[in-house]
Amino acid sequence: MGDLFGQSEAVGGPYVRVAVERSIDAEGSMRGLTYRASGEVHVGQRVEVPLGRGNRAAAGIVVVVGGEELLEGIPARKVKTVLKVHQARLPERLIELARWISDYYICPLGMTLATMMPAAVKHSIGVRRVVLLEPVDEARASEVLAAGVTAKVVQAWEAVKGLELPLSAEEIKARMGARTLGPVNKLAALGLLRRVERDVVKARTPLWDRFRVEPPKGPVSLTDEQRRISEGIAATLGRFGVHLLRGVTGSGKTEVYLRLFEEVLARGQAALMLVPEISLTPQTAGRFLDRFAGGDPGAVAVLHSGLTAAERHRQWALAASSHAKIVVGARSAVFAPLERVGLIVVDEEHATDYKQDQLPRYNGRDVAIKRAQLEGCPVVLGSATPSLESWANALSGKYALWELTRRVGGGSMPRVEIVDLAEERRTLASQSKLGDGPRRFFQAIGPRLGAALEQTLADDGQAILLLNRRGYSSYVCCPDPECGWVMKCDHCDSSMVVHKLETSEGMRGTIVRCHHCLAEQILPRKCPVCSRPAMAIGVGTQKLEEELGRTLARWLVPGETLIRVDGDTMKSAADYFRVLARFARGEVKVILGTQMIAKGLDYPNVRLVGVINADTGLTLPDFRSSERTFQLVSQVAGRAGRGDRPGLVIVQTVNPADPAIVAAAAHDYRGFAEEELRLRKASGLPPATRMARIVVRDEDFGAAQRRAKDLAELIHAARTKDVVVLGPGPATIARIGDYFRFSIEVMAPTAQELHAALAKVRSAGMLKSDARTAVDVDPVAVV
DNA sequence: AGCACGCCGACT
DNA sequence: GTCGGCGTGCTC
Repeated sequence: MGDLFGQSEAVGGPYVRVAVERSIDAEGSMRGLTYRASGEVHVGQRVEVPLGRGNRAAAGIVVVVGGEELLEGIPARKVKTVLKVHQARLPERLIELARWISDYYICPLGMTLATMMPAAVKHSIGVRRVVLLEPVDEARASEVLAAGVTAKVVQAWEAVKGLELPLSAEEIKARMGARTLGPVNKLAALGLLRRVERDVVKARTPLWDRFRVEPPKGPVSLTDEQRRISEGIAATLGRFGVHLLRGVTGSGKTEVYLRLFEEVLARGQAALMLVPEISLTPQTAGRFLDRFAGGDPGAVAVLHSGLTAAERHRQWALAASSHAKIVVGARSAVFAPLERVGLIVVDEEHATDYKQDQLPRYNGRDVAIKRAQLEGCPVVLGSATPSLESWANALSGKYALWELTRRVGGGSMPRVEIVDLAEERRTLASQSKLGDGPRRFFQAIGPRLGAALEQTLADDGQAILLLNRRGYSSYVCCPDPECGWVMKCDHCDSSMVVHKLETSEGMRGTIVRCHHCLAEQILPRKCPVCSRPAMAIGVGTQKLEEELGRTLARWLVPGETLIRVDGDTMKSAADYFRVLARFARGEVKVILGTQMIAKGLDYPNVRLVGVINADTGLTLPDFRSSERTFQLVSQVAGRAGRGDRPGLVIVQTVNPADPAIVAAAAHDYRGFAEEELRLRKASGLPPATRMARIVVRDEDFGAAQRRAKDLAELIHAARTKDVVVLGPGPATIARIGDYFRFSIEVMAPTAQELHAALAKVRSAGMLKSDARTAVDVDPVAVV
């Protein structure tokens, strides 16, 4: 595998700056702490250094290597010596990227660097040390040979000296055609073979391969649109530029990426592809392997959360050693230690999964753009429903815009029917009075969707049902609206959600659970205020599964089934991959699930998509709720009709006139975006402005409020005139886990002005993310 | 983040 | 008189 962790050219210099993996954030993020180097050290290498009065060992990354000039302004007696130099090393370009992230997202440099290197690499998990042998150089060899050796040794040497790279003794024996290890041992004893120690990463078959169900697919011919776009973007290889590729669902964006990657590889460069975690299916990984791995599975590295530590280490090492030419992975794969990156693709660029909700709170898409700028290569952002941020940049000409308007194979966009739930209910009520109405199957599925589902299954088709609510019922309340009691969490300002406890046997026992602090209680029987019997309201995925299971039993033959896909049933990537495999084989006829199922699924036999309740997201107090609803409905609708037969989408809603729902049903991205951008501009919200949100929390209400107020005043004082500081006010969920939360919003016309205000407060030591303060630059959701 | 230094309440 | 609460501030 060669040198796993980068080149080994010597870099001199007796001093280093080390960014320790702690939240030390003083004196700007540009430099770390200064230490005397012991032996050879390179920028990017992981080291251990003594820290604090107790000189306890702390891990860090070398960010500068240099001479005496690094001592400037530091009392000489304070400078200590590096304790230990690890093998693991980050490429220098990633150090540069970390500096940007640290600055932009307000996170200590050491902490940023720590997240760039997987824990498995830091701790060498799954690494085995092996002894290999390699031939010594000619000069050294002739010295030994001149001292007089037998003819057999000369013969063996001739056979061995042509071999390149270190190999095991066994391997050398085999290559030189010897029958025993004798000759190899003899050469080693004479000093003609030199011992080399190497780390070998143990690995088992990667997850995406273990669940692979489809036969490999070769290249397909491109449509005119695909060809024009791939050629257009390919012409820009070698220089930085952002390209927004808007392609309707099923229009073959992936094939465009694959063509571009072929170009990049032909230029001797490497490529990086980011996908939202959940859409990195065996299907996706398989396509890349089929096209680029050939006989060498190591040519494509795949990084996602379902890997074991050893496998993650191996995939990382494949990139670091330049063995892998393509890396496909989720958010953190943007840090893949590739050299000579020629192209970065961010698929489903609008996905909020790209935003990390812990420090550093970076957005993988935006980091990808920054990395492309540092690498001097193009970056392609792909989506059927681009984020309004990216769309605005495309409209203004900052990004190049490319559009795929037609589905490949001439397939049409699925027909989308909006079903007005209120109207349906009225009709049902009047018909049941007459006694001849259609049988009402479900609480959550109306007659129209019920009939379509029955028809689809009778026709041997498959269906996907989206219900963006986990659990059994949404909340518990008093049946008397006059009373108005709703069961709240004791520790949070949010309702308790009803869940059935699940065993392998099925659902049994009912509890209520808080989705924020995970506290559980028994389901109350009575309203504690007026003693009326308590009522559970709203349908979650569990209840829908229960209801559907009963009815579907009549429509499905034995061996066929319904499966629920949500955060409660899918505990690991393996669970999810198993479901996809069963769906692909046709054993699973209906998938019902949360937004997990909205992306990436591409199965030709899906003829019906049902959106159980398109309104779940619309009521959220987030200025992006309309955009999110449009994206979700459009994305899930795109799962239908990918085969030869047309697809049908039924969207149930109580807001049939809502612009997001109407536009999604009409497949009208441009129309939706135009109107939504106008509204955002009018209210001074992103993407018309740039935003940062700061949440301050404390167990004491007054303390939280006071600290938030002080902070808001500091930012207000540091701002330039067009920057607006809103708040503090109670956060959307004003209390979580007994902590009171206040939020401050900072809005600026440009990222520069936003950053300037925050950086000023930060460098005064008054702004840092800690246990009580969360700074979120470019937030994607209210929390 | 740790971890020490430091200044106010209940104990040997 | 001391042990120890966790507030504050530093780490080359």
